Amino acid sequence: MGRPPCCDKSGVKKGPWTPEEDIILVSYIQEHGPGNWRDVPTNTGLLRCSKSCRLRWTNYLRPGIKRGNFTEQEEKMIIHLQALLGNRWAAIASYLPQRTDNDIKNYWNTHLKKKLKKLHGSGGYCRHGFSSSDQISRGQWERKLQTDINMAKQALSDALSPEKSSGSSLTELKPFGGYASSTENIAKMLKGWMRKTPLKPGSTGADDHSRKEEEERCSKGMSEAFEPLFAFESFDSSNSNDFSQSMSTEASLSLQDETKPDLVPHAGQLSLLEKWLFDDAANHGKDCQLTDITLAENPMFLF
DNA sequence: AAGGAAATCAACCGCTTCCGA
DNA sequence: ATCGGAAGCGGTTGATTTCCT
Repeated sequence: MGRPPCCDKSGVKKGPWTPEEDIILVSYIQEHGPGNWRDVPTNTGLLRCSKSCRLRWTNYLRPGIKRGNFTEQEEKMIIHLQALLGNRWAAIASYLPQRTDNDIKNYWNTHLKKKLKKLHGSGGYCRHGFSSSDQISRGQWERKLQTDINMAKQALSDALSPEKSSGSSLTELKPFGGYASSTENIAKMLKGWMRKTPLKPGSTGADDHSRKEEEERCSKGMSEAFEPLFAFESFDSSNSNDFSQSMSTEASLSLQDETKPDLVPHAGQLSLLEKWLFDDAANHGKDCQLTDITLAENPMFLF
């Protein structure tokens, strides 16, 4: 006996969202905030299942999302994080707050996979960035990963304690992930819709120009806010620690999207991960293929 | 210009995880 | 401790667009 569907299939609309549906969804979220997805279809009258609403919001309508044209730095970051975390797209996306997990996943599957293949020839890359010979140690690696994540979570909650966070730059950086500050963006978006001419079917409906402007604004803001984050030039083996450092706690905290759960490693956790990876490499010497992967299989280190 | 192939990406599906009762 | 429902996630699909012949 299978699990019942998340929603009643009959009377539920599927396929591309119309601009009108987008407006309804955005208006509702503007008023109530994201969450309680199961109530969204009932309260809005949208003939969509809750999942579809959530997906539409997180992958497309959520403010601060940058679309198309991944920068070289983003590309490198994705490759690096994919090597570290595997296909944990949500985790990877948490380090690239302007990008959705879906976007990153698509970009990986359509662009980066091919790029890596080209660079490596037929062999080399395999799922999760582990060569087949690493499979034995992977369980061990994951256990350690979990421990590190827990440690970093503890560190994060410490860092988030009121006395420590008050007056920090966190509040200044929050807008990119925070919902509350997103209302302005939504308002602008809606404004765009008001004066829009009908778009091609399946488009989100936001006025292209105003959205572009908005994206550029967001992008500019993001690049300014996260300049330290993207300050690294390359991820060769000698400066991967710089990467960890560049993901300062503050920056990493700001990267946390409020709409995303705190399930994934943060920068601090990444630091721990990387530290462990390199420590482990040092401890095991030739036995640790992780370093080999990082240095030889991960083409980013060849950039 | 037309038709087919390839690429892209939004959206769906189904499994897993989380959380409250 | 367990159960059930909701949310989250990754894999996959399919419609659309772009490129090539």
